[in-house]
Amino acid sequence: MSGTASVAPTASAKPRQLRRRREIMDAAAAVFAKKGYHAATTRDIADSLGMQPGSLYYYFESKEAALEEICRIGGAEFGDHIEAILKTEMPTRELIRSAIGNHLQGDRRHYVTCFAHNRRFLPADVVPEMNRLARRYSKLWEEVFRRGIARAEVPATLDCRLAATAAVAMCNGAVPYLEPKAPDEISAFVDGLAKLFMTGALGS
Amino acid sequence: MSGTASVAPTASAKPRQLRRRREIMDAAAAVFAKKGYHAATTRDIADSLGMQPGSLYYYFESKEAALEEICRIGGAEFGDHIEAILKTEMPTRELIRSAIGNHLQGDRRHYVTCFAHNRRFLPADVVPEMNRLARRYSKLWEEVFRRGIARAEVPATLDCRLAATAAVAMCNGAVPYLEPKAPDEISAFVDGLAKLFMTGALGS
Amino acid sequence: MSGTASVAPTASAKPRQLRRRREIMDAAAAVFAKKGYHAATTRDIADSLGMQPGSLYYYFESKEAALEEICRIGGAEFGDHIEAILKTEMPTRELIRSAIGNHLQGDRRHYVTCFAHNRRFLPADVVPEMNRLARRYSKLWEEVFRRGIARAEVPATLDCRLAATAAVAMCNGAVPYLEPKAPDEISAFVDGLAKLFMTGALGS
Amino acid sequence: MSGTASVAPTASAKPRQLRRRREIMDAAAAVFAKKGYHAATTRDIADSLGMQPGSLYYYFESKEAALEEICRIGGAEFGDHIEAILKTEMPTRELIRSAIGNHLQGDRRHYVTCFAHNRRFLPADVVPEMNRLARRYSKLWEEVFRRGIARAEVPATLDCRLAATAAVAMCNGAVPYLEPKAPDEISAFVDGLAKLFMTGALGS
DNA sequence: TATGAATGAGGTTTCATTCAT
DNA sequence: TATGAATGAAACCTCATTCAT
Repeated sequence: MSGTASVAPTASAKPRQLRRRREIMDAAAAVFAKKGYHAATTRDIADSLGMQPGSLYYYFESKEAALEEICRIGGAEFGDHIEAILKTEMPTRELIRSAIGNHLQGDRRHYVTCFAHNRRFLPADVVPEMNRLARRYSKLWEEVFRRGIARAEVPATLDCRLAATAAVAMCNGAVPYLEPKAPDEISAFVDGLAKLFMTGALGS
Repeated sequence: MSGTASVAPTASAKPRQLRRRREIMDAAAAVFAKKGYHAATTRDIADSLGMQPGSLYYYFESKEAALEEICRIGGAEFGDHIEAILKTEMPTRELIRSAIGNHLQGDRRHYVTCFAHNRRFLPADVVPEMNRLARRYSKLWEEVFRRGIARAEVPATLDCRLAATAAVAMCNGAVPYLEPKAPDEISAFVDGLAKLFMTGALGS
Repeated sequence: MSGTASVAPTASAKPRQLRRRREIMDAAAAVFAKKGYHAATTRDIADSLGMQPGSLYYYFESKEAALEEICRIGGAEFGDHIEAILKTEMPTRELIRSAIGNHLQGDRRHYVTCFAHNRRFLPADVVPEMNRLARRYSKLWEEVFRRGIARAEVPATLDCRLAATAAVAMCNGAVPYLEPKAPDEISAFVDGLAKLFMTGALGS
Repeated sequence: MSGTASVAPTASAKPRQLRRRREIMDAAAAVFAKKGYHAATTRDIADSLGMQPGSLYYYFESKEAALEEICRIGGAEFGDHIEAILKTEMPTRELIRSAIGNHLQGDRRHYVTCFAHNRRFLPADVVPEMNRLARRYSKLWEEVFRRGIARAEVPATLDCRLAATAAVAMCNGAVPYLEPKAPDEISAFVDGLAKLFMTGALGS
C-alpha cells in the first residue's frame, strides 16, 4: 500500500484520479439535475461519459452514495458563496445579484439543483443533515436582507424570512428555463430576474 | 327491465363511476406531485387510496397515460383560470394574487405541479402539445402585466415576458414549501409572496 | 328449490339454460381454437358473446374447467363419428372423406382443434384421460385403413399406424387454412385434401 | 493497449457474443415451439438455459422481439432450403423427402414451428411481412410439384397449390409427434411420411 | 481502470376470479 | 342472470449492482 517505490507515481496519479472522479461526479450531477434522481439511470450517466455503467462503481459506491455526495457539495457550496460575499462590503443589490448568479450560473449549479429537488430521496438518516444545510442557505439569504435593512438599503418592513424563501423558490423554479439558453442569454436572464426580484413587478 | 325504478340507478351509475375516477386521478396527481413521476410507484398511489396496485388499471390504461391526463388537465385548467379572471375588471394587484393563489391553493394544484415537473417524461409525441399549454399559461401571465401597463397600474418599463417567467418560476419553486403548512398559513404565505412579487424586496 | 309451483317453469327453463350454456361453450371453444388457450382471455370470450367476463362464471367454474370440458367433448365426439361410420358399409374412400370432413367441417370442429392443441395445458391428472381419447381417435383411423386392407381397397403394405398419424397431422395442420375460406370453398378444399391423401402427390 | 497479443481476444470477442446469442435464441425457439408463445414464460426460457429471466434481456429487447426474430429466421431459412435444393438436379422424390426433412429434422426446426403457429401474435405491422414469407414457402413447395410435372415425375393433373398446402399442413401437424421419438425413429418417421405423401394411402 | 455478462430485487401490468348489488 | 369494482398471483421488464477477465 505504501513504500518509497510507490511514492513518486502516487504523487502524480492521485490528482489525475481525483480529476477523473470530479468528471464523473459532474456528469452524475448534470444527469440527476436534468432528469431527476429516479429517472436518471446509471446508463445515462455512463453514456454521457462514454463508459459502461459497471465502470462507474470505481468512482462511487452506489448511485445513492453519489447523490449524497452531490447534495452535500451542492448544499454546502451555495451557502459558502453567500457567506463569502457577506464578508465583503458589497451593496445589497450586488449581493442579491451575486447570490442568484451563483445559484443559476455557477460551476456547480447542477449540484444545487440536485440538492433542491432530490435530497428528499436520500436515506432517512442523512435527510436531517441535508435539511440543516438547506436551512443554513435560507438563513444566509435572510442575513442578506437583514443586513440590507441595517444599512437602510432595504425597507425595514420586509419579511426577511419570506423574502429568503421567495428568492430560493424563484431560483429553483427558474432552473428549467436556463437549459435552452446560450451563456450570454443566461446572464441577461439572471440580471433581469435579480432586478425584478428587487424592485417588484409593480415597482419603478 | 323497464319502469321508473330502474331509471334512477342508471342515471346515477355513470356519475358514481366518474366520481371514483376523479378520486383516483387526484390521488395519482398528489403522489406524482409529491415524489415525482418516477419515484412514485403504483403502490404508493394504491396505498393512498387503500386499494391494490392492479386495481388502478380499472381506471387508467397505464401509469404514463394517467400522467398524460393529469398534465393535460393541469396545463389547461390553470390557463383557464387566468383567462377567466382576465375577463373581469379586477385590478392588477388582485389579478396577480388570484393567479398565484390558483397555482398554489387551487383544488387541482397537484395537477399543475405535475405538469410543471413531469411533462417532460411524457412520450415524445405529446410533449409538443404540453409545451403549447405551458406557453399559453406564460402568455396569459404576460397578458396580466400588459394589461396592467395599459391601465397604468404597472410601469411601462416592465419586461412582461420576464415577469411572467419569474412568476411561474416562483410559484413552481414555492410548491415544496407548502406541504408542511396548515391551510391558513398557506393563505398568509401566498399573500406574502404576491405582495413581495409586486413590490419587490427593495420596494416600499 | 322444488315444489309444484316451480315445476312448470323448471321444465322449460332447464333447456333454455342448457342452450345458453352451449352457446357459451361454443364461443369459448371458438376463441380457444383461434387464439390458443393461453392467448385467449376471458374478456375475449365475453366480448364474442356481448357479456362481461365475470358473467361467464355462471356457466363454468373456471377457464381451465371450460377447456377440460371442451377437450373432453372434442376428443370423444370425433372418435364417435368414426366409430359410427365404421359401422356402416361405406367404402374406404368415403370413410376417409367423411372422417376428414368431420374433423374440419363438423359443428364441433373448434372443439377438436382445442383438443389437439390445448389438451397438454390441462392439469396433470386429466392429461392421461385426454391422451387416451387421442389414442382412441388414432386407433379408429387405423381401423379405417385396416378394414380397407381387409376389403382390398388399400394395399396390404400400408403402415396403418403411420397413415393414421399422417391423417390426423394433416387435418390438424390444415385448420389454419380454413378460416379465410367460404363454406363451399371449404368443401372443395376438404375434397381435395382427401383425394390427395388417398392417391398421393405422385399417384395417378 | 496495442500489440498482437490483444488482437486475438478482440477478434474472438464478437463471435463469442454471437454464439451465446444464438444459444439464447435457440432456447427461446424451442420453448416457444413446445408450449406456444403465450404459455411460454421468460422463466421457462431462462430455466432451460440455467439463467435468470432478467438476464435474457441482455440479448433481446422483449419476448415479442425475440419471437419476431425467430419467426423471421424460421420463415426465411425454410424457404432458402427449398430454393437451394431446387437448384440441384435432384429427382422430385428426393426433393420432397429433403423438404419434409428440413421442416421436421433441421437445426432450426423449432424456428419454423414457431413461425407456423405463433407469427399471428406478432404486432400488426410485421404480420404482413411474415405472411409474405409464408406465401413464399408455399410457392416454393408448389414449384417442387410443378417441376415434377415438367419432368413427368408427377401427374399433370395434380393441383400443385393444394399439394403445397397439404405438405405444409402435414408437416406442421406432425411436429407434436416428433417429440417423444429418438433421432433414428424420427428419420424413419419422416421417410414414412414422405413416402405416404407421395404415393397416398391407397396408392401402391 | 474498464468491460461484458449476469444477478435479483422491485416495478408496471395483465388477467382469472370473486362478490355485493 | 348479469354487472362493475376489486383482488392477488404471476407475468414481463428495468436497472442498480457485482464480478471474472
